[in-house]
Amino acid sequence: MELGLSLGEAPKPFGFLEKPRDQVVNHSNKKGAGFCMALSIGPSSISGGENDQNQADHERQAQKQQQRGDDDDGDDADVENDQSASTAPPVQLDLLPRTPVPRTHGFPWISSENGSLEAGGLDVSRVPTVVVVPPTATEDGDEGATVLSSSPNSNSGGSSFQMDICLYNYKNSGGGNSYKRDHSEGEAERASSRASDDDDANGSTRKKLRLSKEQSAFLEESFKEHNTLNPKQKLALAKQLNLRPRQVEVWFQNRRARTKLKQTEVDCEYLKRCCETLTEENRRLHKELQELRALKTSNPFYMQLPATTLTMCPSCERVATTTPNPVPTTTTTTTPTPTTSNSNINDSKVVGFPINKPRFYPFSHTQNHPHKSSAAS
DNA sequence: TATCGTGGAGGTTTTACGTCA
DNA sequence: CATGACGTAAAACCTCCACGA
Repeated sequence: MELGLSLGEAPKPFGFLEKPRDQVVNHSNKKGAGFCMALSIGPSSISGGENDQNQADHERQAQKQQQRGDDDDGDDADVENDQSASTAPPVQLDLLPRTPVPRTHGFPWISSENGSLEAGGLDVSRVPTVVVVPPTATEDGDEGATVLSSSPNSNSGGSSFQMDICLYNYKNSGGGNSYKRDHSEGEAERASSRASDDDDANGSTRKKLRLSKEQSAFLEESFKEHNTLNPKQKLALAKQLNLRPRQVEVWFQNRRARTKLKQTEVDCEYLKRCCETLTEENRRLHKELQELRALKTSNPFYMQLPATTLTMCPSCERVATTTPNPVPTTTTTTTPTPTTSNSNINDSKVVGFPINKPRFYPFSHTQNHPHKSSAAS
């Protein structure tokens, strides 16, 4: 498992908005087996068009209308109407492979140089599986999902790349239109919306939409490109996935929260190891101090040594304890081989131990230095 | 400068789903 | 095998705040 952390990096702007939707292109720069998580924390350089605000306003207006239960306009409403149109018994048309291959899907906004149509690792023109799940497959109607997926060959007629259209019916809803987002501007509206859900004649309750694997993978790839969306990108994604823009927005919010949570966990682990290492270092220094004190009392001719200092080689950033003008001793001690006296604490970069670097090197800096030549310069 | 719209962050609630006894 | 309790992940929601017009 590899965890890649990118802090403060300005991601590339979305390119998919400028690309034709039928460009399912190679995603060859993201190959690699295993799980690789890319965390990008920092300001996003979102390229927003001039129409962003208009579309944002349009979207927000549509959302407000939707919140009022008025789905007669806007892209959202179109999507909603499309979903609500599935009043037929659940039918699943699955054109995707049985084994999930999320990372091998091609994505329209990720363009290769020649703009070819082959997806990385998975040629979308060769997705042969067609599975039709009869309505009886959904036993209790709970997971009455209608998964529609376009045949790759259907792209010929100017049809765009399409992800699976996953329309979830809800329990006892009798269709896909029972889902009503119950967030409204006012508490009264919220309450009334909830009441309208609860008091539904079918006794339906709001059910949470579970995104399909394909939709999640699609969003995940989008998130890797950009962890924030402008309204235009949001709308495009929503259309691609046949989701409401609000759903895309919420997904990105939650995804950012999860990313941050993971980062917090990583930071916590880092600090934990840091603490452990420093504790061990402290223990070792205490022990060393006790030994030196014992040596001093046992040997009256023992020359008093200055305090052991930590120095770091400027060239290789290795840290070593330095005891100037040492006196050879026969006692067994963890004190490293004495080094030369020319170490100047002011010239060394001390403190700030990288947690993954060995922090103590009992080597003689002049004799066994691995970077002797470069260190001399 | 005040106001408003917008979007993100942080936290919470709700729901779906897997596991296990 | 069926079932309920339980935990977890994720979708959805709410509130607050910063920022720009």
